[in-house]
Amino acid sequence: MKRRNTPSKEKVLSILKSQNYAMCHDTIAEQTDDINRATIYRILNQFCEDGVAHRITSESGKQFFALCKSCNAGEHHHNHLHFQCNSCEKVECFKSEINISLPEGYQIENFNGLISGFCNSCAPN
Amino acid sequence: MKRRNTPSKEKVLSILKSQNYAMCHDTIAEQTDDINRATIYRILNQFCEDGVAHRITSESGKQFFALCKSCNAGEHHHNHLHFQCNSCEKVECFKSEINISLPEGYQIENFNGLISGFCNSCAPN
DNA sequence: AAAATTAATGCGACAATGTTGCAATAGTAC
DNA sequence: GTACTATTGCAACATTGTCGCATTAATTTT
Repeated sequence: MKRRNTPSKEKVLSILKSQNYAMCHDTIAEQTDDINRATIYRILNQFCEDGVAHRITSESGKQFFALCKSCNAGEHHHNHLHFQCNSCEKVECFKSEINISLPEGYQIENFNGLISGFCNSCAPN
Repeated sequence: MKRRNTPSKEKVLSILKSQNYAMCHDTIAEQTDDINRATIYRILNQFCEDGVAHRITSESGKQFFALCKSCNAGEHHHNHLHFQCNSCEKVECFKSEINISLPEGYQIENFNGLISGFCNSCAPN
């Protein structure tokens, strides 16, 4: 199935590009001119399939999406940590990658690492 | 608010104890004799508050619960990784703790690290 | 042991998030 | 321009978890 370029996809992509944070559906929707909910989700899922973005599941179970910055086509580096602030709820990517070693016989497909707490803007004192 | 001991709590606790895996609501419910859904969730949330169990959010956003084995009262060690098998969907705790270093001004409250892939029983070949 | 207090439960309704089927629309290749 | 089919919008649905409220029952007090 060959991808087609559409205004909706371009819009969602530009929104993802415009921020340095991982974004959830609502945040993206707010910045669009009424793109249907299902469509936004479908676009985001496509971006993940195509290696354009990656998905982070927050502690509450909500999905966030961020562009793959250090990924080349076919080669993905998703073993970095993410941080979600319990106050402003922003999700950001941390650069440092972590080393994952698995027991014998295990195969890794993906890693979702999320630290939650308070970001430097929201931390008390 | 002082906790009371009830048959439901004992049952849920014994179920958690009986398995070496983190469990989700459904799996627990299957093993009980009709404890209400809301009740099970409330019990599990209490266990987390009280430091008896910890919560793992799976990639799909579903919550899993496991007993805190290496936690003393008041002192919790939750910066270990979890693994969920994409085939059998079991969630297990890995022992090794990971080292988390945060940027200046950030405060950590919790860590949810989940590797997904195939466990040694389900890995192809 | 009975009464009083209030935590825990069951029920139903609800909220939030994400997905799917289907008909209509619109990219893309020719 | 036509044909092909990916994409969209809509509505309905699925799943997961929470909440209010009346009832039940664990624990404390008398």
